[in-house]
Amino acid sequence: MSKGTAATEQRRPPRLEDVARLAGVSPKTASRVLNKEAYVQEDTRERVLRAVKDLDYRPNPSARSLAANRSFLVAMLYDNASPNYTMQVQNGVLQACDANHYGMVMRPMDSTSAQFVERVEALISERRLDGLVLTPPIADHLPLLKRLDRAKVPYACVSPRSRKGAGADMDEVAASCEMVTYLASLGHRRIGHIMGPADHGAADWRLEGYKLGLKAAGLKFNASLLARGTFLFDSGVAGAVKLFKLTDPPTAIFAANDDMAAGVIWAANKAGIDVPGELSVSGFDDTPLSRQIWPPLTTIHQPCQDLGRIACMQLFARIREGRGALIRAPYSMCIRESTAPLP
Amino acid sequence: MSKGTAATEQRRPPRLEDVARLAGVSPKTASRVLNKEAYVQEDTRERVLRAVKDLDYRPNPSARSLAANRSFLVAMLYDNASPNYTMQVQNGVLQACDANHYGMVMRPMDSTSAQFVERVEALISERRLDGLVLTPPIADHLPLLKRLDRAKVPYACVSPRSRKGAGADMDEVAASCEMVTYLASLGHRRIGHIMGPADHGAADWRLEGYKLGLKAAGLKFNASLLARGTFLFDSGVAGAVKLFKLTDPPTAIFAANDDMAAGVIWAANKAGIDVPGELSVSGFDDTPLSRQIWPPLTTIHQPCQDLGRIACMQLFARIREGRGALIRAPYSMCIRESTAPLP
DNA sequence: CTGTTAGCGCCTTCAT
DNA sequence: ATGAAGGCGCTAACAG
Repeated sequence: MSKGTAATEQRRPPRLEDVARLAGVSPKTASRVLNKEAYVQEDTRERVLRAVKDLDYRPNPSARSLAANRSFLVAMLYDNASPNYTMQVQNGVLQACDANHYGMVMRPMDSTSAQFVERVEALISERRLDGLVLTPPIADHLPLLKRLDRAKVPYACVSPRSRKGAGADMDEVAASCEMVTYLASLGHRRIGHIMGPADHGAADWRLEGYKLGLKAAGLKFNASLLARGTFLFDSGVAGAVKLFKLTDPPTAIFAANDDMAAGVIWAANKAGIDVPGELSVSGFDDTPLSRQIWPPLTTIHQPCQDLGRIACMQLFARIREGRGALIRAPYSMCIRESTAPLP
Repeated sequence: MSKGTAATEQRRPPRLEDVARLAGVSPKTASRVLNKEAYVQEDTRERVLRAVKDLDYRPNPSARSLAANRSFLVAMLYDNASPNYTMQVQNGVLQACDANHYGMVMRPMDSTSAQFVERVEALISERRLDGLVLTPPIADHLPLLKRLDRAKVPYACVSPRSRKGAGADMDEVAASCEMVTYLASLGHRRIGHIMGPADHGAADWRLEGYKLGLKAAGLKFNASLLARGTFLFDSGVAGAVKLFKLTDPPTAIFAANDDMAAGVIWAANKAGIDVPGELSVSGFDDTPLSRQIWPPLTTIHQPCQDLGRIACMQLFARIREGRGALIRAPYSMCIRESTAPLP
C-alpha cells in the first residue's frame, strides 16, 4: 500500500509529485493549490490539501526559487547604534515575513562608507533579493534610493524623510510638540532641547516639534537653549553641561532621545541638581533604558516593532501590486517621574 | 563579439555555463574551481577565476542548494529578554556566516511553549536548515538537544551548561570569583549577591564563582546575603530592598547581571544610600546600560559577539568535519565608579 | 586532471 | 479547469 519496498525506508522528504499522486491529480494542479491560484475546483483543492497534510509536505524553497526566478527573500539593512531599536524593528519585519512565507536576512551596513551602494548591489545580486527594508539613516540615503529605483528593486522604508514611497513612520513632529506642551503645562518657561545629529530625519522632526510646542505654549524660541547631540549618551552629558552653564539655565530639558536624556540626568546627578525637583527631563523612544534609570524617564513611545512590521508589509504590497503606501503608526506619551511641576 | 544580438540587451545574469565557455572549460570544471575542490590545474583555475571576474559572475544560491541538496543556511535560535545580548551574538554569527558564504536566519522562540521542539523541527524541514546556533536558555533545552542529536542536525551552543558539544563560552565562574575577590580587596566583608533565575546556567556559574571568591578571601558564605532574581531590572530592585532590610546589611552587592545591578543602584538611590560611598555595586555582562547609569558600573565584560562568531565557526566545523569543539573566550574586568573601598 | 550525463523539485508555457 | 513537456542553474556520479 505504500511506495517504498519498506526494507530500509530512506525517509526522503515528500515532493510535489508525491502529493499529486496521492491526490490523484497532476503536479501542476497541486502546485496551483499551493500557490493559491484561481481556477481549481473546490473538491480538487481539498483533496490536494488533504494529501499535503497527510504527507506533511513542505515545498522545497530552493526548487521553488529556482523555477520561479524569485528568492522569496528580503533583507533588512541597518546602520544604527541602538541594538534595542534594531532588534525591535527586526522582530516586526520578521513577523511580516513569516506571515508571507518570506525569508529575511539581516545586514549591518556602514552607510558612510564609499562603497556602501555597491555593497548593497552586490548583496542584492548575490542573494537574488526580492526586496529591501531600509531603516534610518539608510532610508534617507539618496544615492542608494536612486540606484534602487533605477534597477527597479522594490524597497520600503522605516521613518524616511520623504513621504513618497512605501514604508511606515510615526508623527514625530506632533509627538515632540505634545511633549513640550506637556512640559509647559507643568509651568516650565525655559525649556532646553538636546538635538540629534544634523543629518538625521528624527533630529529635524523632533526639533521642529519642539519649536511648535514652544509656540503653542506662547513661549519664545531661544537658540541658546539648544545643544547639538549625537543620539548617544555622552552627547547628552555634554549638552546638559553646556546648558547648566547658562546664566539663566533651563528648568526642563527635552532630549531628542532616551539615551541623551539619560545623559542629562547623569550630568544633573554629577552637578548636584535634583531631578525632577530642580530640573525636569524628558526623552523620546521609550527604550528599556528609560525604565532602568532613576528617576524613570518621561518619554514618547515609538512603536518600533509595528514600524518594522508595517514597512515590510508595504514592501510586499510593492512586490505584489507594484506599489505600497507610507503608513503612519500611532505613538503615545509615557509620563513618568523625571518630570514635575515647576516649584 | 558578444552573444546577444545587442538590440535590447536583456542583461540576464551570467550562468556557470557562460563562465565555462569564456574560460574554455566544461561547466563542471568551472564548478570545481568555485567550490575550491582539489584536482584542478593551476592555469585552468586562473582562467576560470578570470572569467568569473570578467563576467561579474555570482552563483545562483537556489540552483546550488537544489543540486547540492544543502541550503547553505543556518538559523540562530533565541529566547532572550535582552536585545543587546541577542544583537551582539547575532552580529558575531553573521560575521562567521559571511566568511563562510552561508546565510543566516534569526528565530525568536518561546522555549517554554509546549510545541517548542516541534516548532524547531518544522523550521528545520521548512527551510532545509544545515545547522543551528543555540543561545541560552535554548542551548540547555535537553528535549530539543536530544531530538537534534537523533535527527543528526548539526548545532552549536553559546554558553551551554554541558561542555561536551560544539560551541563557545567564557569562564563565568572564574570571572565571578575575580569580581568578589576584587570587592574583598576593597575591604568589604559583607558581600551580597543577587542571583539569576534558578534554571539558568549563567545564574549557577555566577553563584558558584561568588562562593569561590568568598572562600578565596577567607569570608564565610552566608545564605541570608543572597537574593533570588530574574536577570531583570525589577528583580534587582526587589533583591536590594530585601538585603537593605537585614539587621546587618551588606556593604557591597554583586548582582549576577548589569540590569539587576542597575536595579540595586536604583533602590539605593530611592533609600538614600550613597553608591559607592555607603554601598559598592557590581554587575556582570558590560552592557551599554552599565555606562549609562550613575555611577557607571563595575562589571565583567562578556565578549558576546565573539561567542556568537566562534560558536558559529564551530558549527561549520561540525557541518564539514563532523565535529566541533567548545571554545573558551577570554573575559575582562571593567572597574568603574560603582565600587569603592570600605570607609 | 577534466568532461559527460542526468537529475535536484518546482514552475512556466502551451495545450486541451 | 486540468495536464504535458521543458527548463531554471547547478552539482553528483561516473567516465575517461
